Amino acid sequence: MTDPSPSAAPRWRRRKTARPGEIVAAALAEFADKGYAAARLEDVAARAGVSKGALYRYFETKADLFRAVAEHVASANIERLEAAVLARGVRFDLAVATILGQAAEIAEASRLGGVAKMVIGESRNFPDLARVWHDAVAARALGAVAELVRRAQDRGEVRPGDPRLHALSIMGPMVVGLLWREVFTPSGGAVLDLRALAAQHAATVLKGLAAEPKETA
Amino acid sequence: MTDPSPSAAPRWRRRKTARPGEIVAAALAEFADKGYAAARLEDVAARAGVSKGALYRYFETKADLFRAVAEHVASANIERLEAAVLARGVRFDLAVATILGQAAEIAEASRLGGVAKMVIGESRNFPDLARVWHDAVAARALGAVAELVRRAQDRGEVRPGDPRLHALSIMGPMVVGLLWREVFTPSGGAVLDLRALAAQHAATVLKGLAAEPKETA
Amino acid sequence: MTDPSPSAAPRWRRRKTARPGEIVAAALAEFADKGYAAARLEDVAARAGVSKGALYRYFETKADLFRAVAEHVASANIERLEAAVLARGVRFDLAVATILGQAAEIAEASRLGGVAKMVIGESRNFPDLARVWHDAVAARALGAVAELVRRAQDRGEVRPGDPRLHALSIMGPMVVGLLWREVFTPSGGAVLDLRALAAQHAATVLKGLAAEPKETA
Amino acid sequence: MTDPSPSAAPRWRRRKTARPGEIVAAALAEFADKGYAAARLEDVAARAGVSKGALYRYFETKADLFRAVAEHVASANIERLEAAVLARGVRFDLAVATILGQAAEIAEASRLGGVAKMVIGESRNFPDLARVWHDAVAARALGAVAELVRRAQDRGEVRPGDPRLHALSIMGPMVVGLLWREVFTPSGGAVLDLRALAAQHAATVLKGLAAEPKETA
DNA sequence: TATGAATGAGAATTCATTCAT
DNA sequence: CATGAATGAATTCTCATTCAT
Repeated sequence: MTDPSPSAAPRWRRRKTARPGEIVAAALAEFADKGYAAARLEDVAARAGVSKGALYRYFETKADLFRAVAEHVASANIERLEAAVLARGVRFDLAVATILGQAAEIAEASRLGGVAKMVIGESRNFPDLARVWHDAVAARALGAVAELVRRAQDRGEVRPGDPRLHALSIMGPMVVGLLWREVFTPSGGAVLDLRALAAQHAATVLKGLAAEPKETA
Repeated sequence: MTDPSPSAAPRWRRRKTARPGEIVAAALAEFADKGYAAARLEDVAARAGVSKGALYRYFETKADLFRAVAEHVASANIERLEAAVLARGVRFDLAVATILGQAAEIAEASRLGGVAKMVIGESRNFPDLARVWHDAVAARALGAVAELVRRAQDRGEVRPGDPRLHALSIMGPMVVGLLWREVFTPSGGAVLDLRALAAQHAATVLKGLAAEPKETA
Repeated sequence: MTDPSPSAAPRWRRRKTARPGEIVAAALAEFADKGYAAARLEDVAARAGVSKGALYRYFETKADLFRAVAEHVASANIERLEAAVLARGVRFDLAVATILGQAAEIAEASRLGGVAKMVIGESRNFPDLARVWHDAVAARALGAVAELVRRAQDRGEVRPGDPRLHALSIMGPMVVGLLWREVFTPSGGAVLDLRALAAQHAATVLKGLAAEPKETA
Repeated sequence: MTDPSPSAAPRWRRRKTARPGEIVAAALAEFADKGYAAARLEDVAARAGVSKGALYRYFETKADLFRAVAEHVASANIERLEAAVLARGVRFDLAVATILGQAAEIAEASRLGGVAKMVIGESRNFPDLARVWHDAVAARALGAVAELVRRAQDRGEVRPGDPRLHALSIMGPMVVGLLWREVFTPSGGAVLDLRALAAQHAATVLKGLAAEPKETA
């Protein structure tokens, strides 16, 4: 009880600026791990190194914290993908190969998969969050790739067809790979080499989408 | 209150044998809707037209019921897909087109998407269940398609490459489409025409996988 | 743990009909004692001899239970007072003496004082409850006495003046006495003899309200 | 962040000496509004224009602040009433009329009603406070009026009877009116004209208490 | 055997109080 | 000395599970 040592660690430290980020990071880990409902705020707090009560200084409710996490991750990884996709003057085949490779990287480096998993699982309970992820992540990424396809079609490099569906042909396997790693591999399921998938699928889909060389001839 | 009349209508009349199936169906609907944690057994019971206590005659715990649901759906739809895939003598291009079309149908007719969503969301909390879905659904379906690819490769119809990854190129976009409809469309997200996706993607991926023309020459 | 004795008391007993009343009684005691906010539902449950959870089968929230208590007490004691007041043909002075005596009795026999105390304290937090008590208890009782006054005025037995205010002259001291006993006496304040107050005040107020015998003369 | 300028405006400028009073006033408003338990110290601080921590410089605990409020109001209004009551040589009927009129005024001008409400509601949880209000307000005011009655009885102007109970006959209706305005009127209950009540009740009770005419003869 | 009342462990949330800054 | 971030005990409410009827 009595601690005369002057160097004793203070019971807590005030870190108003740093805290929200630390809490979101801790919550991300917990939510991705256990899912929304099974995650205990007490564990989030412990992981963030704060008390339960401190959470409520920054986030009004558990649902709010969940939203903050999902939105944080949504915005964190989408922009560079979009930028890469829309850089003008890039050749279609190079762009696609780059995007798929980058997706593989992101999947391995970030918690995108974990959050995607949790957004999928809770989409009915958090329709607003599903909407945010639709607008800020899924539809946006898909739209960017579709735009890339459309331009290539204009240049006669890609076969006709709905650009959005073509974009799904391009991105779909990577998304499934991302989820596979998240869902099946941790419980002993098959391991998936996302970079190999990116490379092999890029070759396949680029060949599949290429305009007929001399169809008219 | 007491009704001594021997011809009084019985308080219940359901055939005992039908019960488990009705309960699983009701639970499927609840779980797919709310997720595992948010689903209330009381609501499952009400939806099944059964008392809360009766649930426990057929399933020991909520987790057991969840497992039963996931396993039921896992086995329900996989077999005909597998059969179609492995029927000998079928041409590769026809088989792929059929499989993708069938996947679109299944997605629209069954609750497969809802259950997939729920399995994805709870994979960390139910590793055994993730394993079952891996073995009975994901790896099995993927393996069947990969086997198809392998045979086509043997016949020189398909380019070299890891058959498993080729299978992901084939199936990936359909899976993503399935989840998209489940996750985003209900909350106002873009609508996806799975049949159109199946058709367009089949054309793309078949062209992309086809062996080089010269090879045959 | 193992209790082979067949006469062992069951862990609980199902008493659907009796329970709500028992719970309301227990809650009345707790609320009157501690006030709304300081009353713990756990204590209410313990006093009622049930578990915390059982409370929620009958009352959705703590506030609901509070309302049920207040309404129960409101309706329990008001009717016989009103009946006594409005019985036709009763002489004004007898009626007033009876009412005041009865008020003293009710105050001593019922928990009316405790509930009144709690309604007063929580009127801002439960405006609907204040309205119920206004309509069902205060305004109703006051109105009944005012009606009595009005009839007596019509017969020329009572001086002119707002019957409602006359009713306050009649009832006010008893209400204050009721609260006094509830608020001050338990913590060592002066003891108040409500029956003596009823008797002495009846004499005073009846004399005060009596019409001038021969003013015109 | 750091502002080295020596002429920078101080972050606070309130005179230290005014603080306790401002805090008590703010707390009075909050407690009277929400009741003891529902009042948040954070809101009290905000209303007083002070930080939460500053509260603790002046009051050790929430309960202490509550006591300070109740005692402050207790002493604020009682003295002039008492003075008016005990001024020698005043005629009984004039004194009573004055007191009742003054009570009506006080009720309208001060927060006495709000505090009374709050003392009533918390009397069980703060027995010491109930005692203070008993001693400093209720018993003292009642005693003063009783003393007035006693003197008038000595002069033969008032009928015999317990002076304390007579005092209740005099003051009771005003107290009830005070509470009525506090409890029922804000939530849509009937409006009460306290001045009219004071006037009409004064007439009634004075007539009721007057010694028998023959007695003087 | 079916029912649903009762249980009780568990989790979110609140807020008086403390104390680093 | 003032501030308000942080603490953590306390309380309401939920719901899977049990078991008297």
